[in-house]
Amino acid sequence: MRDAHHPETRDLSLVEVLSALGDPVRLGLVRLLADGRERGWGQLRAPVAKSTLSHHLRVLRDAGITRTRQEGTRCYVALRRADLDTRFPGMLAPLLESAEALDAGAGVSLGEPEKP
Amino acid sequence: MRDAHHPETRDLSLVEVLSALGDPVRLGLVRLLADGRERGWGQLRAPVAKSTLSHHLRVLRDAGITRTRQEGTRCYVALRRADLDTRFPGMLAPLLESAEALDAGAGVSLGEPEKP
DNA sequence: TTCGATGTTTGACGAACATCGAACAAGCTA
DNA sequence: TAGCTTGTTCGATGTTCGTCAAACATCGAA
Repeated sequence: MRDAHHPETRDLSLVEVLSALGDPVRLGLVRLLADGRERGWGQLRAPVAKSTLSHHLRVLRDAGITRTRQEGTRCYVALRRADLDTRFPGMLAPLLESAEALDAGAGVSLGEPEKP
Repeated sequence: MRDAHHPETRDLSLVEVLSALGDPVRLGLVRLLADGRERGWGQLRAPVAKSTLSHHLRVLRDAGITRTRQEGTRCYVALRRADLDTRFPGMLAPLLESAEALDAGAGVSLGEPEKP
């Protein structure tokens, strides 16, 4: 995360976004963020190794789907909902609703809020 | 196409659909079909070899995005819009609108309607 | 029946991807 | 300072993907 590259809203690519969402782990992560709240990485429970989770979060960030913020050694991630709605009007909400309704991206869940 | 397998509406997977759409050629093909009209394969112009186009159309069919019909030696393909709307309510329309607005999947276009 | 048109399948290839463990870097904290 | 926590990066590995050419299958027409 030293060079956390976040693409501009106007540069978001539809193909790239869809491709990034076309993975069960990543779609599950996005589902967790659908409520708009920022989450610490420590809360994210996924059935993959730490390095793999890091990779998926990077793919989401590179596609412009999430925004990552570092605070000390902790990292926090949030959905770029406004930017996505600007670039792809009306697309995100029904997509997230379907993901929720169909329980897509199972295996990803929310753990304990991390202690200081 | 001898065993043209079309998944049931209730079996459509969101991850699989998004993954299938996360390719420029396939998204371009879906764009061409967005008007709901059935198209003959001979009309589909894509910057890939014939076999590659066949492969992409198969991926779309397997994901349940399109329906393929054979008539003699000709094949026709159409978007399963009603089925997709049933399974993923409200998702398709804004997605196709964004694809159109951003000219996603460029390189795919419509050629001459084939002669008998 | 032979020919041509239309798709499909197969085999092959490199590129990209998902995954892991291990090593590394950065920043708190004791 | 030393140590702990947190996340990144680095190989390495096996898989999937996109692509093509070539061979094959199928159907209609001459």
